[in-house]
Amino acid sequence: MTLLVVDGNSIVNRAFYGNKLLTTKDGRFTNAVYGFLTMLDKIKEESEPNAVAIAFDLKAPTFRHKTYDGYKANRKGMPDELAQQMPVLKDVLKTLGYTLVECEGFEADDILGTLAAECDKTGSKCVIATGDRDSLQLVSENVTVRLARTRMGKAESDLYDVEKIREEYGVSPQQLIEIKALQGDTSDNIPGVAGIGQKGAGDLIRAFGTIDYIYDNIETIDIKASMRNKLVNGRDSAFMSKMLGTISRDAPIDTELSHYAVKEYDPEEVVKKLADLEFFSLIKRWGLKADIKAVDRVEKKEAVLPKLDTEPDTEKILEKLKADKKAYFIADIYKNDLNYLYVNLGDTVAAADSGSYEMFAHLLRDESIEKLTVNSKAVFAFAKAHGIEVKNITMDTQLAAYILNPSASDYETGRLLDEYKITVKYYEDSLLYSSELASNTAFLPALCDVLKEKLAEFSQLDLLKNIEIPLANVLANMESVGFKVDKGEIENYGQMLGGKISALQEEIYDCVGDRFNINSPKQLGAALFEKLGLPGAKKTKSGYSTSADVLEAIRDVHPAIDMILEYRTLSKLKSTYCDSLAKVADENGRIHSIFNQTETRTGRISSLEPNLQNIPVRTEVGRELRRFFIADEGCTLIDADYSQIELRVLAHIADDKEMINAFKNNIDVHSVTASQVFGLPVDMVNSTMRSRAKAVNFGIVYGIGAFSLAKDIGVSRKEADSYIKAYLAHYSGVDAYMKNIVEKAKNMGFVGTMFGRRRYLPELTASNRNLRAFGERVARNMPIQGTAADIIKIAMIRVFDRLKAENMKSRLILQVHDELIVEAPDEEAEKAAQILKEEMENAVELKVPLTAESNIGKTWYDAKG
DNA sequence: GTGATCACG
DNA sequence: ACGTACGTGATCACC
Repeated sequence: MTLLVVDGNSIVNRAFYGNKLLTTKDGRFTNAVYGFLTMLDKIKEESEPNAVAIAFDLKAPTFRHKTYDGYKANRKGMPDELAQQMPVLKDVLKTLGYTLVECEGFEADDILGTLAAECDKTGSKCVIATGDRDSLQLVSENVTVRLARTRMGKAESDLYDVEKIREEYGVSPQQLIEIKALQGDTSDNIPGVAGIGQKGAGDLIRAFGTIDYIYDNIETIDIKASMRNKLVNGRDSAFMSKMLGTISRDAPIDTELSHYAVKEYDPEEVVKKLADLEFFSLIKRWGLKADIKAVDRVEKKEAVLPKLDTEPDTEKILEKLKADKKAYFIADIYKNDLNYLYVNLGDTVAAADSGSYEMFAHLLRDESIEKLTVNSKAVFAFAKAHGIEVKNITMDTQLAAYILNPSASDYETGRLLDEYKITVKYYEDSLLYSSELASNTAFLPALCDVLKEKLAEFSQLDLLKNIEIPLANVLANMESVGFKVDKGEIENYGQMLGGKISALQEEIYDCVGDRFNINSPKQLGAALFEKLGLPGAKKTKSGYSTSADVLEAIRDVHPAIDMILEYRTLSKLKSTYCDSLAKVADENGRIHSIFNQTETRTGRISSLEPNLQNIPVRTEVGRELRRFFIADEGCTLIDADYSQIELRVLAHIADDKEMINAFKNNIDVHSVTASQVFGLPVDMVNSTMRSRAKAVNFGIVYGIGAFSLAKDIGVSRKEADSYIKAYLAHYSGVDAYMKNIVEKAKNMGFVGTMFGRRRYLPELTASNRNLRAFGERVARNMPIQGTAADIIKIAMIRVFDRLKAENMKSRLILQVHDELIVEAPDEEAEKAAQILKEEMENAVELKVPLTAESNIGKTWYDAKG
């Protein structure tokens, strides 16, 4: 028998503060309920109980034997956003068949204690799920505690048994009470002994076992006089604290464990409740089928689902679309072949098979027909492969939904239908909808309407029509053209690295005196910090940190360190770059990365399979790889990058006169910053000062803290702090911007770019300080990074259009955030370089000039300048 | 599947 | 007293 006892109040608090504030569309808060259910799921999975008891405090706790005046007097009341979720949570839990335990005059803690004691008595296993370390004192042979955490919205828990507590605290579970008696606990208003903190209390109990022993032998035990003094003065308080800190085990509740078996629930009832709370992901995860009625019940508008026509007349379809001047469609395209085309014709959805290619081509070309679909990049790619020029795509649901909220987990049509509450009234023969694409097509007009409405409401339609959709076309072309590589040379380089790596590996083994997997942080950590006993050990969650900065700090201590660092560098290069790049090149030696347009929360694009946006450049051995990224025969590469685009954007947005002035006069901005920060004329600035100032400039863009800046440039925290102060004193516009933007974000709930791209920041209302601080840094950074991303997107579209307008064969092949690469026939190279520079510099007009530098070469290495 | 590490802007 | 800069993706080890 295993009983799971859940500390309801503690878990619901973790759930509430650990998850961003979710609301239903009509404004009810649900994050605590959602978090509680997912956490409960997780813990049940880990502990496989036969019975579950969920304990809650009753509303107005009376303090029974705990009569100390201040006890819990300063516990914060529950915020209203959480309080209103409590009855909902309890209701859902009951519906799911759980037994709730509440007891007048006793807190949840005491219920845990009582049930744990019962398990001890009967030899049953007991798992306590809580977020509160207080309960660790209940751990025994039979009783374990799962301490719940939430990391980035995900439920996690750590298992505490007797050994784990011994390991972490060096005492038995019961002795945790003794420690608390001395240390106190401000959150519970347990006073402890004045002047004794965590360390002192731990040391005393580890040495002497109990406070009884300590006070019985207070004159003879070996402690400092000052400590003895504190103990003597705090004697009454210590014993009082021990009593307060002891969880009682005699609450008058049902202790027949079998009564807590989870009852079977009514799936229909559960679906109804979950749908009402809009927990569609849970319905799915628990394998419950959302019946139409349940969804209808929360729905405000209903669309009518058209019937499916599987043998449509393609000519009639085209006629109808021309008459409507509008086409809602979803194309099922695989490897440039059209499998199926689903078109919404109002009263029917036509499912046209691969034979409908001509009709599709005609539709795409027809400028008079407005096209609305779910993934325009795929449509553009298909069109390009078949030499079709697509005109007039006005809606892409993925891009639209990304613009509305770039933080969503995905932009699948199914999820969007949930999010935007599109449901339909089913016809009798709706069972014909065997294909998800067909039914998505049926919903498409309703979905497009809602998205367009929302975009209009937030003035984001331009972003969709003038930036994201045209960009999808550019990206489709870049993906299809690809980047040529010299596969043979990459493989050679990889083999050369392989040789060096093997040699280094042997040297490291000799040097350390042990053979182990150097790639395993666990084994490496053990070898360095245990076997060799090297200093500077830092811990991560799962052992020693062996990261580069930890190793660099001790490179002089042991000769193996430098070899390990080099080994790391080389094996990274070989495995991540040489081996994988050689694999993904096509028969023409070209690499086709995928550009994800809906991934980042700032508006940047990302590159995957392979990622061509992180090809090495900072070290020479890595940069060499770029020699194998080459132009096709008779062609040249042109690489153009913006000079300090983020700082220029900052100067513009913050309207900082000093910074604008520096850029207008084309002064080296890092040197200017150095001269201000160090209070010297610009020509007295040396290279160290400049590089430190450069780090400050970066830091400012990222939302800066003195600690991190200090770590980054290797000066004291105090010194770093003075740099920042001097910086903000001089760049007063930036100072004002940084303050204002956070204020504005808190008021509006989001930040945005110059072009209306938004990022919502629920983190700003978090009670967790770190999370809030993170939100504030993001508020400072996103408008800068995001505006820069918007600008280069505009530049890409302009470059693409211009190359086409000038009938050139040159092709844009890659973007790396502030850098564009074009492959041009040799004879076009100079003109293409000119176009790149021009279009990039004129993409937008800011209060400062935008400058782009371009270089030409046969390889990326050479073109990078 | 997740965490640690490291590649890029 | 605590934790510590923004945005990504790929690989490896390990559960």
